This record gives sequence, structure tokens and C-alpha cells, in this order.
Amino acid sequence: MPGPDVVEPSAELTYTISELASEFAITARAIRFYEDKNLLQPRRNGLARVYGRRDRGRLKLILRGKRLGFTLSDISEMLDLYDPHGEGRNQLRLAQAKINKRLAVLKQQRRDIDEVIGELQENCGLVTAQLDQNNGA
Amino acid sequence: MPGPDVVEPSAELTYTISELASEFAITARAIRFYEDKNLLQPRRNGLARVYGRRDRGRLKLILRGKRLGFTLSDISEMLDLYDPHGEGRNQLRLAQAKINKRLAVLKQQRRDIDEVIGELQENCGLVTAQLDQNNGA
DNA sequence: CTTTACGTTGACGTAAACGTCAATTTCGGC
DNA sequence: GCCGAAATTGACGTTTACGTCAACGTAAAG
Repeated sequence: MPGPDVVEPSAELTYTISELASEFAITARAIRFYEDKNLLQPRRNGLARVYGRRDRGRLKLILRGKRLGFTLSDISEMLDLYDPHGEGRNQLRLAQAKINKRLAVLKQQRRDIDEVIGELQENCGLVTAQLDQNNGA
Repeated sequence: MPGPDVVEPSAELTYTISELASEFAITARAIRFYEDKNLLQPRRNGLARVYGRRDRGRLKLILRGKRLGFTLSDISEMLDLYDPHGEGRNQLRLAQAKINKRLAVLKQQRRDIDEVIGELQENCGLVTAQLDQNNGA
């Protein structure tokens, strides 16, 4: 039998809710809300929530999804696409289908962005010209 | 003096609200809502709204902005950035500042998108491998 | 033991972006 | 002149994503 001084299976680095909140510049309320929606499932120390590396990673993904304008429901689906959790062949094929749907949306979004960036840069150039003209006169 | 048969200054092609609605697969309610928010200002024929080429263009921009996850308030600002309407030098400089702020947001968004696309494609590859493995056995 | 700070669970409030319904109005066709 | 289809203006309902108390637990500090 192993000695009595067994080490805890990795003293994983953890975070409190307010640490994560201030790190990502959001409120604790928001983080709890994401948990209500099952986007996060932190462990507990008594009542207090304890977030690990994985939780922090998921939170990062959530915020990135938000910057892209996705709903929390969308983001929830996308988070699933990041996990293996694949069981049967059907599950895998289904996962692949979902991923491809997401990719289609994302690529449309990239096209939109490139267009807007291009047009805004053009307009910015026009304004610059306008300014230069009045300046050179 | 010019003849009495002056031609109308271009019989611009126009659209009804339901034409635009079906073309862009949205509801007339949404289009009126955009008008409430001053994103559109169609002419009127009596009570009926009459949309011109310019209105249609703005609507297109609105929907593109929506696909990118911007709020109507954001989109309203961005629409202004498309117009010259520049008055004084101060206005122009201000316009340029706003454009650059928008560009910063958009470029961050593009970075986010590229990351997500990359990661999802990677996961898609993993799933494919998983399927192939079980297939080759 | 009391204070102070942080954390927790409801519960209600709110802004955005429409959906939905009701009560007209308008217009081309017969 | 009447009808039905399409439009219009309120007005209220709904969903999403939190904000904002309120009331309470708890752990460290003095």
C-alpha cells in the first residue's frame, strides 16, 4: 500500500470568480449567468466556486464568441464542438456536420468583415484627401 | 426657358416595403423598425413608403452589420461613416477618429474569426481521423 | 466577538430587437 | 360602390443577456 503522504493529483492552479472577472473585465454576475446557462461548471469549495484552467479556457472562448456577435446558445454549441466526447460513429458524423455549418457561418462573417474593412479604409482615405486638399491650399 | 416637357430627374427604380422584405428575407416589421431608429428614411407616396436605390444600399449595410453582431446603434454610427456630409475640418478629423475606432474593432474581430476557424478545422480533422481509424480496422 | 470583505442565492428590472395583434387606410379590380 | 390584398400606425408581448438590489453565509483580521 502507498505511503500515507500521497500527493494530491496535481495542485492545479485555480481562480476565484472575482479574479476571473477582473482579468477579463466582466462582472461576476456575468460569469454566474454563464454557469446558469451551463457554459461553465466550476467545482465548489463549500459554496464558493473554484475555477480551474479548463474553466478559464472556456470563459475565454465564450468571450471570443461574444465579440463575434454569437448568442450564448450558439456559443454553447460551439463549446461542444471543442470537446472530443465522441461516442458512436453517428455522433462523430453529426459533430462533423455541425462543425461544417459553423465554419460556413464564420467564413461568411469573414467575407463581411473584409468588405467593411475595405470600404471603411477607402472612406478614411477620402477624408484624408479632403483634409490634405484644404491644407495644401 | 426650357421646354415644358422637362423630364423627371431620373425615374429612379423604387421598391415597396414587401419587395425589400422578401428580397432580403426579413419582415416588413423589421424594416419599419430600422426606420424608427433612423437607419432608413424612405420617401412617401401618401402613406406608403417608397424605397430608392440608396435606401436599398443602406439596408444591405444594416444586414451586413447585423451578421457581424453589431447593434443597430453601432450600425447607425457606421452608416454615418459612409456618408461624406463633412462640414468643417473638425468634423472630418472626428470622422476619421471614429473610422479608426471601428477599424480596430473589426480587425480584432477578424483575428477572432481566424482563430476560431483554425481551431474548428483542426477539430474537424481530429474527428475525421477518428472516423478513418475505426473504418480502417 | 465584531467588523470587513468577498461570495452565494433568489428575485426583480432593463435595454435591444423585433414579433404579434388590432384597428384602420388605400388602392386596383369588378 | 364594394371587396380583398397590401400598408400603416399604435400598443403590448417576448427573448437575450445581463444589472441591481436584498438577505444571508463565512473566513480572515483586529
